[in-house]
Order: sequence, then structure tokens, then C-alpha cells
Amino acid sequence: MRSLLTRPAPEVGPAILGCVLSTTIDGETTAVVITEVEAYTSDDPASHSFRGRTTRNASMFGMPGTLYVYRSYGIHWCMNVTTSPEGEASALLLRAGTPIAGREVMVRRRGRGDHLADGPGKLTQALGVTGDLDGADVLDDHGPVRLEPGRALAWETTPRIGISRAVDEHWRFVATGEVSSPGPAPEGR
DNA sequence: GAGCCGATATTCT
DNA sequence: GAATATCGGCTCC
Repeated sequence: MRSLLTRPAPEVGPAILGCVLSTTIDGETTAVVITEVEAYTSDDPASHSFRGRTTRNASMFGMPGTLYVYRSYGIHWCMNVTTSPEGEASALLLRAGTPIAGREVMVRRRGRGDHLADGPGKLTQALGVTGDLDGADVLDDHGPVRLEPGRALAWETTPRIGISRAVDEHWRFVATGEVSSPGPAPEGR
């Protein structure tokens, strides 16, 4: 898994779709199948790391599998997983997932029963991810956030969302078709 | 279902 | 002082 992540984000993106992302916060475990990501590279004008290392984006320069959590629009948390070798600031923004475990916990955290994790801010809220987890290693089996292999999914690329630079790079990867999963039926989109 | 708008923190100009 | 890797609630079809 670590070697998989030690590549540029646009290559890792499609492989991450279908993987299982789980968190254990305050003894409560939740998990989703990743269905939507965006890639950001070190020489990418739209990336937080483009202007060099700062206190906020330091985790982006860490080893592959490092979690980078930042606050978006002052209100929401967004989570990334660092790719590429240490020192190279390439990362995947995790945008959405399908709940497969701990659904009740997500509903409580979100304060509603639908649209649990179909957006970047919603995903972090449903999983209980906050800035406290910035810098965690997602490949640590005993860590609070874990990334595990899953089923490969069909996918397509689209332009990235909410940015103004390098809009022509189609580095948003969206899973298409059904996510086969145990448990309650996943919500649609 | 699509489209507008306010909330709010951190960074950069 | 402006911009931003967003969301939820509101309106108006």
C-alpha cells in the first residue's frame, strides 16, 4: 500500500477509488468506500503547496500516506492523503465516499440521515476527522485513520472543483456505477 | 432540481 | 482587504 502511494497523485487517484477509509474516534469506528478524489501535485498552481512549505501544509511534504487536514472556507475540514516520496508535495483530496460501517455514528455527527459523505466537508464530518488528525499515518493499522485496499471501481475523470488555476487538468476521479457493499443501502447522489 | 447567498478561518497580496 | 480544494437553507421553477 505504501508503494502504491509513492507515485504522483494523478496516477494514484484511480487506484484509491474503491479503497476503504475507516476512522476510530473516541472509540467509535466508521468506514466508507472512497468514490471521489482530486489530485494535486507539487508544481500545480491550484495546490496549497505551490508556494512552498508553510505551517498549514507541512503534512503535504511528509511521507506517502500522511494525512493532511486543513480548514476550508473557515468552516469545514477537508482531508488529503499525501502521495509521492517524502519532500514532494503531491496529495489526493478525498471528496466523497459511501458509508459501509458506523452509519448511526455518522448520522449523529451530521445531524441528518441523508447526504452523509457526498462532499469533502461532509466526509470529514461523518468520519469525525478534524485538524487534530493532521499528520497522522493512514497506513498505521492502529492509528485513528486507516486506508485499506478494496474493490477496483470503474471511474471517469472530470475537471476539478472550486479552483481558479490549472482548470484544464482533469484530475478529479469519480467512481461510476454501483458500489457493492454489505450493510444498509448506500445513499444516492 | 437548479441557482443564489451567508457563514467563517487562514493565507496571501 | 480579498480569495478560498464548501455546505445548507432558501427561493423559484
